[in-house]
Formats: sequence, structure tokens, C-alpha cells
Amino acid sequence: MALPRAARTQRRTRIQEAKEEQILEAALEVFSLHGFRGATVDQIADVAGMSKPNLLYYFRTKEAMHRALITRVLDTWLDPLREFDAGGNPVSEIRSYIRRKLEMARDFPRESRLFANEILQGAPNIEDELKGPLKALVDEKAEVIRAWAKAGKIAKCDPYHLIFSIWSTTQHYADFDVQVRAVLGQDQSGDGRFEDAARFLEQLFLTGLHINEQPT
Amino acid sequence: MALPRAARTQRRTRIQEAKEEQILEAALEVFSLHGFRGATVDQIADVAGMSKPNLLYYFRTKEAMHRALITRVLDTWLDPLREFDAGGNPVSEIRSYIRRKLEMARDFPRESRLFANEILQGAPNIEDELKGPLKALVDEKAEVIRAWAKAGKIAKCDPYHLIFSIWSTTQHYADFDVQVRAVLGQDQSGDGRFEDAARFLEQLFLTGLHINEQPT
DNA sequence: TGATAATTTGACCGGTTGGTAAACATTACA
DNA sequence: TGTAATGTTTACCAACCGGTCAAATTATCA
Repeated sequence: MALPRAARTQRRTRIQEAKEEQILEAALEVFSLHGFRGATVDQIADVAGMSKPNLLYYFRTKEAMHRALITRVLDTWLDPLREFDAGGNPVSEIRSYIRRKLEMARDFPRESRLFANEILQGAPNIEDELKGPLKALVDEKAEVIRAWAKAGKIAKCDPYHLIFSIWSTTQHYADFDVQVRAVLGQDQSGDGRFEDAARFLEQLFLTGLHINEQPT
Repeated sequence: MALPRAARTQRRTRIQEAKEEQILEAALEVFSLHGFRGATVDQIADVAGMSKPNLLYYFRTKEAMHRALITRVLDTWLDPLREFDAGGNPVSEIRSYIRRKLEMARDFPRESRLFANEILQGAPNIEDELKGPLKALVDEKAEVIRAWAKAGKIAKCDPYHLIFSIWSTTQHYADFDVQVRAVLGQDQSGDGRFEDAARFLEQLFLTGLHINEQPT
């Protein structure tokens, strides 16, 4: 008798590993474009190049597939923030954080859109992860930024809103890509726009922070 | 015989006006939460408090409903940018633009999410509007900003990416509301967060722009 | 009032949805 | 090689989808 995925406790076959990867890749493609409810299992199976029952042999429900995907993406998505180093130079830390986030928006736009779709639709499946691990990590890094501000290394500012603004400005280039391209037009919508964006954002955040203006 | 909406050329009944409003209100609620494909006509009819055939009497298809909604929202959504005044003081113009956008994110989050959903899913229905009216408006305002920079009134910067960053940072508080609340926690997730955000963003953009740092 | 037009409803339709059952094929391994 | 576990497919199902239709109800106004 066949044992579906959830029942396995032993090591995974090479086939299992390959197929699950293949499925998650297809699921990422479809979920990131249509959201959870807008995506269909048939479509994912089609993109993955296998029959629907075959797909459902590895992930028993559409929701299980989505959950596996979200969990994985959320984890790698926070890597740049984890690298944020308390001992480093504030200016270079913030600069490289912006750059890393922008590179992820450029290289993994589907992951960004998957996440955006989930949050946009009320994050029904990952609210706990947001209030738990995500909040903990942000709290920790916010404290670092606050300490830098207190020491006069950067301007006084609300560290949470600083992080939000770095998230939003960088992810914008993945999530709102269609709009960005439409506004910039054909000539400027090539890959060069990421360099322009990086230049602008570094100027904005570094100039905006490294001088201690009146904080009110 | 009943004349469905599209065939009407005469003035609209009070009932028509009221019902269409009622439907669009419900459609906004549902579309903004689930996107086009994820929303169902039954659900919209339910929220609107009427039967599905009754709803379809006013909007013959789900797509017609969505189109009417998007067109209306896109129009009002650009109002703050239209008010951007070339003759005004750069600092106060940018400050009040940020404030207006932030107020819209606070007061009309569903409109913001509807728009975000549409863009996120590839903007299949409004690509023309983006490349036409939207691009034209942004081009016009970008020229104003460029002139300000040339005159030394603000720092030299790419005006398009400046506009993108104002859009993204402000709309973030509507589109990613769930995440913002989760990270800030119960104590700070009240309405006061908009005041904090406004303070931070004004500091960021005004400090980041009004000093002519080396633009490279 | 009465007739006509506008509105609302319940029943229904063909297609799609997520998911299942069971037969069939393939692999792993003793 | 044999056989048991794993993997794949065809056929199918009940629920739901967007949308139609004709009959019933309500508003309009001469």
C-alpha cells in the first residue's frame, strides 16, 4: 500500500525529494501569481508536469502544499535581517542590508510575491509565525538600531518604522514590478533599474539617518 | 422586459444608484481580501445582502464589477499625486504628499489592497491604464522634482525612485497591516502607529533630500 | 386604478474545483 | 529473481463556480 507523505517517518527516497522539489517549484509559480484561493491544483500539477492525483500523492491537500511553501520562504526571506550585525559599522550594515534585500527582490520575485499575497489576504495561515519568530527577530534588531541612535552613530528614529520602510521600498520592486515597468517605460525597465534603485535608496537612507537632525 | 445595466442610456433610478453602490462596497470588501480569482460572486452577493441573480442584474459579469471598481479606485488613488504642486515649496509639498498618502492608507486600506492585489497578480486588466494615464502623471511630477533638484532646492536624486519609495512606504501600512500589527504588538498597533509612521517618514525623506550630498 | 416597466427570486445548467478509489506500473532489496 | 513497498494513472465524485431563465414581485406614472 502506498504511504502518503504525512505518514512517512523514515528517510525520503530520491524520487520523493526530487518530486517534492518539483511540486514546490510549480506551486511557487502559481501561488505567487494568483494567491491561495486563486490557484488551482490542476494548474500546479500542469506546471509541475505531472497528473493531479500524482501531485496529491506527495501533498495530500492544496493547503499542505501552501503551508510547506510559506514556511520555507518565510525562513529564507528573513536571512538578510539575521545577518544584520550589532557589532558592525551602522552605515555599512544598513547599506548592505538594503542591498541584500534588493538583490532578493531581483533574484526571487516570486518568493516575495507569495509572501505579499499571504499578508495581503490577512495571513490566515502564518499569523503565529509573524507574532512569534518574526517579531522576536525584529525586536532584537530594533534594539541594535536604537542603541546606535542612542550612541549618536545614526539619527534618532523609530527603529521599527525604519525596518518597515526598508522592507517596503525594496520589496516594492518585486511585488509591484508590473507597475514599476509601466511607469519607467521600455527604455528604463531593464535590469539597470535595480542599480538605479540601489543608488537612490542608499542615498535616501544613509543621508536620512547619519546626520542627527532634530528628531521631532 | 428588464434592461440590464449596460443597456441603459437614460438617467439612473435612485434604486439603481443605491444598489450599485451597495454592490461595489461589497465587491471592494471581497476583492481586496481575496483578489479577482479568489473572490466569488456568491460571496459578494452575500456581503451585499442580496441574491446572486439580483446582483448580476446590475453587473452582468464578475469582471464588469471588478473593472468598475478598479477604474474608480485608480482614479481617486492618484488624487494626492495630482495635488503635488510645481509652484509650491519642495519641503512642504513632499511633506504633505507623504501625509496625504499615509492618510489614504489609514482611511482606505481596502482600496489600497484591491490595487495591490491587482498589481501583484500581473495587472491583467489595467496594464493600459498604468502605461497611459498613470505614467503620464508620474512623468509630469517627476519633471517637477527634477527641476527642484537642478535648482538646488533638494538633493539630486532619481525622481521616479523617489516617488516609488513614497508609494511603497506609505501603502505598506495598508497592504501589510497584519504584519505591521504582528511586529509592533498589541501595545503599539493602535491608531497611534500612523502618527509614528508619519513622523519617521517625514524625517527620513526630508532629511534624506534637502541636503545636497554627493549624488553618486 | 391599471398597465407597463423595473426589480427580485428560486430553480437550474454546464464547467471547474479539490479530492478519492482502485487498478496498474515501477522500484528497492532480500 | 521474486515480492513487497513505492509510485503513477484512469475514472470518477460531490461541492462549488459563474451565469441564465422564466416566473413572481414591486415601483412608476398616465
